[in-house]
Amino acid sequence: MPSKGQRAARRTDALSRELIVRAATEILDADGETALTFRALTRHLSTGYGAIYHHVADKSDLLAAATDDVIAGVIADLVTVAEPREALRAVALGLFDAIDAHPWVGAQLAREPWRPTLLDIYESISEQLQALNVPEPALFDSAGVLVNYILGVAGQNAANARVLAGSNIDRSTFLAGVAAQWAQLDPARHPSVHRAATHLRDHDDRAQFLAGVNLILAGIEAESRELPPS
Amino acid sequence: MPSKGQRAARRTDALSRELIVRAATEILDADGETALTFRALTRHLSTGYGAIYHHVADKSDLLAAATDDVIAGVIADLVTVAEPREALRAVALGLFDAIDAHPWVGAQLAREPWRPTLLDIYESISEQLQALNVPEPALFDSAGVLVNYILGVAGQNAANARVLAGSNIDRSTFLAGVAAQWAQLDPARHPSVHRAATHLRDHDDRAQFLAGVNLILAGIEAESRELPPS
DNA sequence: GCAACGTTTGGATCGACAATCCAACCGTGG
DNA sequence: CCACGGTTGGATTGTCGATCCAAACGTTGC
Repeated sequence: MPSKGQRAARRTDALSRELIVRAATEILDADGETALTFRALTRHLSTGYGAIYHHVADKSDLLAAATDDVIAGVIADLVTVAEPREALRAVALGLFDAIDAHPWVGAQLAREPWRPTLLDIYESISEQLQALNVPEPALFDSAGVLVNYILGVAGQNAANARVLAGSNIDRSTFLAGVAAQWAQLDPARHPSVHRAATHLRDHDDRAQFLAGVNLILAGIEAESRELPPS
Repeated sequence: MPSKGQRAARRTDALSRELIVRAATEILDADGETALTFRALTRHLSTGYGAIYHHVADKSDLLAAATDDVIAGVIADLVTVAEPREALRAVALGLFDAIDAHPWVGAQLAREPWRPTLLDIYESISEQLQALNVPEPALFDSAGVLVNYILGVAGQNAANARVLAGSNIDRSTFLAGVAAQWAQLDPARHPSVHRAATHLRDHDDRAQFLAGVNLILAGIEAESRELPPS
C-alpha cells in the first residue's frame, strides 16, 4: 500500500527517553494532566507515534518516569541537616514544594504511591525517626503516618490545581468563594465549618502543611516518651 | 432516515438517577474503576445512552454521586459516642472501612476531596476536637491533619486494590512479594526499608491506620497542653 | 564501494471511550 | 382522539491510547 504523499524528513537529532520525559513534563507543567496526550507529544517533538512508543512502554510508564524525575530532584536537593526534626521538616517541605510546582506529581503519587523513587523518601524519613530515638515498633507506624499525610496533601493540592486550571480565576478569589460558601452554611447544622470559613480565607497552604508535620512530630515524640527505646 | 431494524421494547419500570447510581456502584464494586463505562451501564440496565444522560450530567457527576452515597452511609451509621477520642476513632474507622469495602471511593476522594458530603465529616471531626478542648487556632490545623491523613490512606488503599485487581494474586502473597523485594535491597543504601520489610509481611492495614490516628491524637493533645484553651 | 541487516522513525489505522444528537415512544391533559 | 412534553434507545462523532507497517538511516561485513 503506497503512502499518501511525501514522507516528512527524518529528524537529525536523536530522540531519547529522557527527551520525551522532558517534553512530557513541559506539557504537564504548562497545561495540566489532561493536556498530556500522545498527539500533543508528537506535535511538541515533531515526530510520530512509533518513535515515542519505541522509547516508552505506554502512558503510565511515561507519567511514572516524569514523576520519578521530579522526586529524584527533591532527593538530590536535600541538604543534610543535623537535627532530626529539622531534617524531617526539610524532606516534607521539599516534597510539598515540588508538588506545589508540579501539581500533576501530586495526582500521580496519590494514584500510584509505591514507586521505587519514594523508597528513598521513606528511607530518609525512617532514618531521621531513628535518630529521634523512636523505638522500633513505633517507627513503622510513624513513618507511615508522615508519608500518608504527605500523600493526602499531595492529592488535595493536585485537585485544587485542577479546579484552578479549569476555571481561569485567581487563587485568592477562589478561596474567598469557597469561604463564602462555607459561611453561608446553616450555623446550626455546621457550626464548626461555618467558623472555619474565616480561617480558610487567609490561610497559607505551605504554613498549614508545616503545622501538620509539626503536629505529627509532637505525636511521635509523645508516644516515644510513653514507650522509651529498648 | 429509517432505523436499522426493530427498536427494542421500551422499558416498563421507571429509570431514575438513584437506580443508575446503584448500578454504577455494583459495577464499580464488582470489577473496579476501569470497568465503569457507559457501555457497561447500558448493558447492566438494558437501556441506551440517552436514557442515562437524561438523569446524569456526565461521568464525573455519576462517580461523585456514587461516592456521596457511600459517604452518606458512613455518616448515617455513626453511633454517637460520648468520649471525644473514641468518637474521632469511630469516624476515621468508619471512613476506612467504607473505603476498604469500596476502593474506588478512595480514589475518588483523593481525586476530588471537597465534596459537600465530606463537609459533614469535617464538621464531625471539628466538633469532637472542640470537645477535646483543642484551642481555636489549632483546631483548623488539627482537623486538616486528620482529614489529609485519612485521604492519604484512602488513595493508597485504592492503589493497592488496583494492583490486586489487575493481577489475580492473593493479598498476602502480594505483600510477601513486596516484602521480599524490600528485603533484597542493599542494606547499606536502604537500611531502614530493609528492616521494615519484616513488618510489612504481617501487618494489618486497619490496625496500622488506627495506630496512625492515635498518633495524631497524641500530637493534638500534646500541642493543646502547650497552648491551653483560652 | 555496496549490499544486507537491525534500529529508529513517521503516520495510517484500530478499537474503546465519553459525549451528542435525533427519532421513536408513551403517558397525560385537553 | 389528538397534541405535547417528558422519557428512552441507539446511531454517530470526535478524541484518545495503542498497534502496526513501511520508509529511512546507520552499521557491519565483504
